[in-house]
Amino acid sequence: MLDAKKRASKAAARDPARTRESLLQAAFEEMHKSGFRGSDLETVLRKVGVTKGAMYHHFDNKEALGHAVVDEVIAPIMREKWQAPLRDAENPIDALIDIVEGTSLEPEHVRCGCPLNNMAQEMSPLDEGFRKRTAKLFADWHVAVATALREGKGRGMVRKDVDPDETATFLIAAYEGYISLAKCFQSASSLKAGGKTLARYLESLRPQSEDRASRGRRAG
Amino acid sequence: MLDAKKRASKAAARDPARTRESLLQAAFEEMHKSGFRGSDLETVLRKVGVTKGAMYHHFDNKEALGHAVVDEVIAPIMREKWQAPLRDAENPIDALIDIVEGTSLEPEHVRCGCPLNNMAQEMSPLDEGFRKRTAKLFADWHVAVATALREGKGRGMVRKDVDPDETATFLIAAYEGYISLAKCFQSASSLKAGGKTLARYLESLRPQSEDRASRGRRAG
DNA sequence: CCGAACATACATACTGGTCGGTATGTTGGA
DNA sequence: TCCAACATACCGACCAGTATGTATGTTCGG
Repeated sequence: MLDAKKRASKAAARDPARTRESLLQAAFEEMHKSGFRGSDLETVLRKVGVTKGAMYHHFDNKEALGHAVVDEVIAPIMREKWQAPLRDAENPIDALIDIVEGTSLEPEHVRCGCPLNNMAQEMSPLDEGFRKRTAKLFADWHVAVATALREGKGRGMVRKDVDPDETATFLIAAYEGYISLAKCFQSASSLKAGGKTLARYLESLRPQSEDRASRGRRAG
Repeated sequence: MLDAKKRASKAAARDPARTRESLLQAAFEEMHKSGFRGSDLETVLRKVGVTKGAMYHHFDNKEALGHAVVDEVIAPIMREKWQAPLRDAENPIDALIDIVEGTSLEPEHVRCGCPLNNMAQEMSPLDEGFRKRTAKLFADWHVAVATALREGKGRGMVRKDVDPDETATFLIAAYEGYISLAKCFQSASSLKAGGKTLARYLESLRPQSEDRASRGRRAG
């Protein structure tokens, strides 16, 4: 009875959790396209179909909404794309190649770039709240990659001379750099080429890769 | 007589070229710190010591000022830091290492990041004028690095199996990525570490690097 | 050589749109 | 019946852009 009433009455009768989630998602998309300062709250509200009363009920102000977007939208995206596959994978190099080459090449995504890096670059110098949050996400990302490489070394799937921390930072930096360049050039093909370059770099981290390729074998 | 009069009369009596240059420089600094949209024109004017009449005499609007900043301030910075040393150098790897490790570690610079990348990331999705200009600067940068590597190969200073275009893009992407991370972390030391990683990568592009390091020498 | 006429190079004061934020009213549900 | 969960209407600051005034060089006829 109650369920039926809820379903039948209107589209969504008083579902605050859902309202909040819709606001976050719409705000994320707006901020991803136009940046934090460039995003218009009324555009967000129109997309969701609520008014300012709703949004200022759930969030103190625009800044708080932005912080929540980082914490509750961008962070899960990163965890889903990087942390989860790396945790489940036995071979980190295979997983990393899959992730890197699995990066979306859709024009919209290429045009907009990486939401985490966008937010970090725009807001880090201006708002300490944004800076700390985005820095935390970068740090978590780094830990995930470095840990996977370290454990992969233990399983003999990564060269012994690889420094997990340094390599993780290198990978993240290059990956973000490629996305940034592709965003500016509006070029999916250049992003794809960058992914392939990174994949080759990752291949070079496997044990005995160069021996197998050119000459015999030798222990180092 | 004329010169003396000009010098003696006031601080700066009607020097439009100088006024324009001052506006560009101040606008660059503002935009470097606060981004294009975050920068306040009146702050720029206060810094220069002129009023809106002056600025709207030299520039049609804020957008035109921004475009001029890219063309006449950022472009020369890039040329001075990358193109010029690479053109003069005999060994591109030496030059590239010098450039990368010569990147400023001053807190202000670390905080603000790369002016070219900042502008590109903020404005590329929003303004085609900015996008084309910044893309051109990235392209010129790429050409400079790739050309230097190609010619270095001809002189036997770069490994034969190095792809100049791919390597140039890789270097630029990783370099910008490190600067972006350092900006978010507000960490000069991490930027320095990134520079060292890149320097080691560049060392690996020299012919017979691994032979020289571990054992004797051998032609290959 | 001179000064009227004109263009350049600014200064001052104001406008207007945008947009974040608020004050207040209304409705639904436990 | 009380409070959360919204809607509506409005405010006000910020800031790019404009309208207009003014002073400084420059040109050119006499």
